[in-house]
Amino acid sequence: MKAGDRLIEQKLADALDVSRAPIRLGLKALEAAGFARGEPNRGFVLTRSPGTGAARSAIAAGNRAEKSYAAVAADLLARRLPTDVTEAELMRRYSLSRTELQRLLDRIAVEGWIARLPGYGWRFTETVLSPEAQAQVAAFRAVIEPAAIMQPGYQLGSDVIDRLRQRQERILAGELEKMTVGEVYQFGCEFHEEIARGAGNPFFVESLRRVNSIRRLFAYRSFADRNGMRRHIAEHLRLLDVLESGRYAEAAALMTRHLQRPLSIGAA
Amino acid sequence: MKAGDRLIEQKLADALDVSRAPIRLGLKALEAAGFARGEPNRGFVLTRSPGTGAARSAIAAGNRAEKSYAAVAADLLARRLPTDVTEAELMRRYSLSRTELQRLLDRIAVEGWIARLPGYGWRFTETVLSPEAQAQVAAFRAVIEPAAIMQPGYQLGSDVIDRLRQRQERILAGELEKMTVGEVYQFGCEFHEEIARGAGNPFFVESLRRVNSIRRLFAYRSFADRNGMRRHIAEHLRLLDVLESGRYAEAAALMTRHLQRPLSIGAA
DNA sequence: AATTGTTCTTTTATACAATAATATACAATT
DNA sequence: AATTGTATATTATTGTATAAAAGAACAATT
Repeated sequence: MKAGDRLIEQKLADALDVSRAPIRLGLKALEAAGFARGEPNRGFVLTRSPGTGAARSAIAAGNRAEKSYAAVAADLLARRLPTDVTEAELMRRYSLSRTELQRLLDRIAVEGWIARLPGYGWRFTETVLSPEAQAQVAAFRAVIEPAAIMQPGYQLGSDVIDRLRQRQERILAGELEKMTVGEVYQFGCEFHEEIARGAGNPFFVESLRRVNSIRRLFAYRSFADRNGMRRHIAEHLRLLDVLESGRYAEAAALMTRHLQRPLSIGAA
Repeated sequence: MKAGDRLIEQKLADALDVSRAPIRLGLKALEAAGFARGEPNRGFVLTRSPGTGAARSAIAAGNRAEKSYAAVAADLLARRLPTDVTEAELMRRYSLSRTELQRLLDRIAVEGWIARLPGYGWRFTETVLSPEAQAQVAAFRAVIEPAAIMQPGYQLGSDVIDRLRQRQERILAGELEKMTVGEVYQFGCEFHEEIARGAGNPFFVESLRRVNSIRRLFAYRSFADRNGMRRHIAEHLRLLDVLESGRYAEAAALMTRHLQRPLSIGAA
């Protein structure tokens, strides 16, 4: 979206899977923060283009849930948390209400690195803590991603290819310098998940998402290797070319090689 | 375990990841139900061999959580539930307390067939409802399972092989007739998960478990093909032989073929 | 030394009222 | 016709008191 676009309540509500009520509050908040302007009976209009640093940091701030998630991840990886924890402990430690904590635990449970014990408490999976975790994720991806491309009926719409290509090129053109490690990581995941989606089999995409959310844990304490990044993106673009021409076997081989030369994200 | 075995509280507690308190209650319940006998200061002793029909059905009964899980699964597959549901609706419909419902939803969310909406309510994944779901699970397994066997360093302990072989042979020898569809399904899943575990990479096992819990949904409305079952188990035994001799490439090929000839479980 | 019995503490569940957040329906405006 | 404004209903969260379940420590028994 860009400055000047109208912000239509129902459209936003549908896109975000909520009703108009919270959208309305959001629009008012945007106006208060200076990102939109509203007139009576005529709705709101975006005043600043999003994606600017200011907009991003305004959004990133004040996100309690994301903060406590990051805190738990950091504490776990730094071995400041025992493998078994009770909800009461966590509520005290991170100053969360029961509901907030439940949502946090639910999220982590879905991502697969914590599970409920039969009695009181939860246990973090060894998976994440083991030093081999990163290599195991890599091995898993090396199986899943090329296999997805080799599925009979694999197809990636030209609109998807165009969108992916544009984004990669934009990043290469200069946005890279402005991006945070988290954003770089995020775009990388989305790229690969989108490729996997072409198999038309949600189980490939979901298993990939799952390991990606584990990888993100490590990314929380990582740096970005901006040079390797350029080579990485160049490989993405090449992959898109080959996929576009329908040479799937070649694309799968390319993907295999691509995954063997990992970025230094998550290297701590 | 068999009749006459002592039931040692701490051992049971450790095995089940709870403290002695609930174990103690369980033992008293077993005694009340006639499965164990206890003497003061000397603990409890098993009186009947488990695995008998009576023991099994006694356990299966009265499991509220399992029942509501099955009810939701059935209602969903029969299209008696809308894709979007609120917690309040579900609490009323299945007569569950908030906590009971939360546990149920958490479980389903981890299995991957429901997800929280950003506002009020939850949405069932299309994944499960689509008619292609079963074929997609099969395609996914056909990738994951042979790939697991082909992982460098794949190894299946001889103790594991022996245990798996014994169980398969016992089933073939006669237990098959006594087993419920659910049990047949369960043993099948455990066999395959155990094979995948040999790769030493938990992501293979977990992704397999995930799709297996989706398959189980369909199993709730399925019949068992006892004849196909014999062929199926024979293939399992053959696979174990090849794995034992370390011919992993051959084993992977065997697994691929095995997965191409599915049992009629889940055929509705 | 291992195990059971007992007591005490902590944690979680339940119930219920109050409040906040979200959804829904429909009138008003463009 | 599409969109916004507004009122109302429904849903979920919070807070608090109480009960139940589970965990932990230690004495008693085998």
